[in-house]
Amino acid sequence: MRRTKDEARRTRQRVLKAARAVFARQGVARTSLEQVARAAGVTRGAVYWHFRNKADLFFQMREQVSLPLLDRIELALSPALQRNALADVERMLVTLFSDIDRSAAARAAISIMNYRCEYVGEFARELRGQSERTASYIDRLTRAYRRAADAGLLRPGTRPDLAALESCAFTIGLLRMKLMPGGARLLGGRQRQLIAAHVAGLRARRA
Amino acid sequence: MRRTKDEARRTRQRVLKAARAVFARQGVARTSLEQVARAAGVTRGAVYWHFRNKADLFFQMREQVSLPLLDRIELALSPALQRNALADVERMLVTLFSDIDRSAAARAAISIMNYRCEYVGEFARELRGQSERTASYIDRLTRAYRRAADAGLLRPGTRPDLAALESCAFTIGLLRMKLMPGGARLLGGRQRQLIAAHVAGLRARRA
DNA sequence: GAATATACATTCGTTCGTGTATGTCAATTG
DNA sequence: CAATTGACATACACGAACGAATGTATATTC
Repeated sequence: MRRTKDEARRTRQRVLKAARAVFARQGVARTSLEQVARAAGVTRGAVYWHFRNKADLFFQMREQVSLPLLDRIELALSPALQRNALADVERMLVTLFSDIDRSAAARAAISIMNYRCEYVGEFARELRGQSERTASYIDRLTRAYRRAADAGLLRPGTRPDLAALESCAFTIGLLRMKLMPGGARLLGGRQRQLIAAHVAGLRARRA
Repeated sequence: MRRTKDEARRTRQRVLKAARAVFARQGVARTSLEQVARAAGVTRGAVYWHFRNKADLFFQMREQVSLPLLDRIELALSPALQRNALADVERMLVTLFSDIDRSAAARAAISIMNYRCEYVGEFARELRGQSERTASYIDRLTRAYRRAADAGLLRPGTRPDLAALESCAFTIGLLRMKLMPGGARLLGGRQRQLIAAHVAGLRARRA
């Protein structure tokens, strides 16, 4: 019973969604493609038709949710805005984390990448990708903080490169804390203030 | 050929060390106890004698390296010192990360816990433990920053609870960055300055 | 110095997951 | 409207890996 092109696209999406759910619950390694298939209402044959293997499925699952988020980060830090670099960084962080709060799919994917996945073997290249994206993130932040420094917005003595590294570590660490079991309780609704406090530590104090 | 009590203790250590190495290279899930045994120069029988299963081996492997580090953190943040809370935090972070730089075993274990392990099934309780340790770390930091605030060391308007959350996220994120492939390159020998910059963001500016 | 417990080594049966190969049937295509 | 191909389902072969069971020989214990 051959499906139409659009039906195929939808089954593919169903498999991706099922993979997110099952990976998040059982971990990537402990999940068989049979389980993903069952959760998607298809057989392993269908999964192997759309994806070469588990690693391929994993990559595409991640891209589906991470690409939009990364795009928004890049956009928010693009020099085009040029208004107030520090405020831009703060707004970027606030929207990033509230985007995540609003999207269960994003939370599941980030949780998988933080706690439910071993970056080994064919998954090692994913880690190299993360490394590159981190470097790029640091680069954007560095430029933003340099602009801030040029505009006299940065606290005197603050090195843009170090501030960028700090914000990067802050972002990664906050993500990891947030996705921990009980991580929401640790933050306790102070997410926005926390971000504000982080940026405040970089800001020049008005005389 | 029954071994003496001391020989048994040494084989146990060899298994723990081998587990660290193999877990770090292949990931926990993709490592069979047969591989650990071979790397330790024993058979699976020996491994199963000293440890109930893979999870048990994992927990004890982690404890062996994390307990000393956690002890030093706790000690460095204990109110007993009472000298300069901000300097205490900075010194604690510097020693923590230079301890890690000096210990290949610590790096391997932290790398495993960040990138080579899925916190699922019997490993889920490890994640709950991490959550508790994180909460405790935040608590220590909060107290330290409160003392700093009382001494007028904290930048005015800085809330100790938010500062503690920020330092916690910073620590977790920096650890994760550091253990990434090429993470050392990202930091580029600026580790100490980075920590100093982080604490500087919390410090009151002298008039 | 027998008895027992310790510290392993070896063997075994069973389960599980993967990748591929093959079957099937309907949408397209020319 | 035959031929082909796309989108799966089903079947098969293969190799782990686990846990338990059993074997064994030597330290300890009494």
